[in-house]
Amino acid sequence: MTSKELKTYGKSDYVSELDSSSAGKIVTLTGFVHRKREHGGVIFIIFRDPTGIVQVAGHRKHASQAAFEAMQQVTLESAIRLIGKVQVDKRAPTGIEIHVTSFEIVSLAGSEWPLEKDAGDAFLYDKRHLYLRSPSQTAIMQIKAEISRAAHEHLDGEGFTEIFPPILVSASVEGGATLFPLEYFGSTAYLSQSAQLYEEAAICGLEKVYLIAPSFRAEKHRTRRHLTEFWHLEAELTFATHDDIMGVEERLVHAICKHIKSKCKRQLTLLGAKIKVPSLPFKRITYDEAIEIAAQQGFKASWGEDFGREIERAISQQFKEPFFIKGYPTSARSFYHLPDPDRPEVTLSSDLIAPGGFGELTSGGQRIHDLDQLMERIHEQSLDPSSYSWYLELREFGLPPHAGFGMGLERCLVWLLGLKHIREACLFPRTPSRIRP
RNA sequence: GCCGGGGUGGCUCAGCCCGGUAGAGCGGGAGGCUGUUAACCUCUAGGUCGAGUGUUCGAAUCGCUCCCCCGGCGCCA
Repeated sequence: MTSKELKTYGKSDYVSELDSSSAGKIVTLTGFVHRKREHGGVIFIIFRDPTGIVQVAGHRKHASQAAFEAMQQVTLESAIRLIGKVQVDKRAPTGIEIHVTSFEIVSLAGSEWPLEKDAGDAFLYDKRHLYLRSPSQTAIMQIKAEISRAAHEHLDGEGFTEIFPPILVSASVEGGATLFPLEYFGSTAYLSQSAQLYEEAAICGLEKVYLIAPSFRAEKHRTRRHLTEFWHLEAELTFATHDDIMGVEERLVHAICKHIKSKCKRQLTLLGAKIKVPSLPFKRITYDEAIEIAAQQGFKASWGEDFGREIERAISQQFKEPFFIKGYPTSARSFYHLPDPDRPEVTLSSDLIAPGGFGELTSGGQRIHDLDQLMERIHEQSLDPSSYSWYLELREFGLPPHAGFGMGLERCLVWLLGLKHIREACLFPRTPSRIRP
């Protein structure tokens, strides 16, 4: 039978559903040739679908001639459909084996599948469109989807409303240097680097909002933590303080960890990742205390500046669970952060730091809701008020105290799974040196 | 932008210091094999050594210029 004759693929089974209790069952599988080992009279094919791999055995004397010949002919990564009987066999890699009765090549792959065992990272990402098929990359994408699902379920449960912000914007959140410009009917528009300003507009109607949307940063970073395009989980709520938003953040991170740990066991095992669900509430230390911790590790941080990477890592290494550093100096934060009324040189803001040297996971805080105070900060930072006209107008019409945060979805994945590089967390990563495939 | 590492068959690399005209493993092709575990055995094809330029009888190898890639930092999620 060829695929042209098929009325339906009649798919009924997935690899992950097969175990020793399936012995004797006739299954129909669709997927790909992951490995092939040919021995003359017997051929082993490692079959792969989205849920795992299983060995398929074809014997010249037992399988039909058509099935055996198709197995001889098939190449690595060809798409196949097969019917066979499940058998328990200790010699098979997963302890289970399918003895073929029907083997159909749905789409024959060329003989030179380029991804070999010793392929380097650069090559794998040049071939990302093919590399994505591999079990590890499939598992990462499945977990990424579950992080999104966990976030939706958790935030919906806390009464947040999902919003869908613009990606094409006219001004930046904090400056201009890190925006990607584009031609927009004779004027210049930019790709959004954060939806925060739009969230602040949305909360007066919706009270609690969140989004998962792409953000763009035109910064030539050469590190394993940076992308030029990433998926940004941002939330904002009104009638709320800095303490309220830290509560939202820690409950969310806790919920994500719990969800992934229970829903993604197979993927975590495959990736060799273990998730420790952190206990609530997370520790909160002040910026000043963080400086002291750095000093104990032999690092001198000068007050008023954000921590450098080395110092942040040293501080993070002193913790076993995520923790907040709060009270960052006003001089080190963006113009919209609310200065502490009792101590204006620091802001009511915080970063959530992942432990063990990982570093920043989220950044958030309470925003300035008073117009005069915001204008003052805009002038202090030499920004142009006309760029923020609608954002300022929000403050003229009853904007309550409010707070929010942002988290990079890919960074969350890197932390949870212990990935070596943030590009592993992306379907098609975008970095300064990579825009294709 | 700054600091460091690197560009040699399809892939991963050796050769470069001490110049003599390119090699391995994997992958590909052909053949063999009834229990493999990214199988094994035999045969085989495949490279203007990142680009330009200089020195030299001779450059993958030495000098200069440039390009690209990788890691780190500044900054950030």
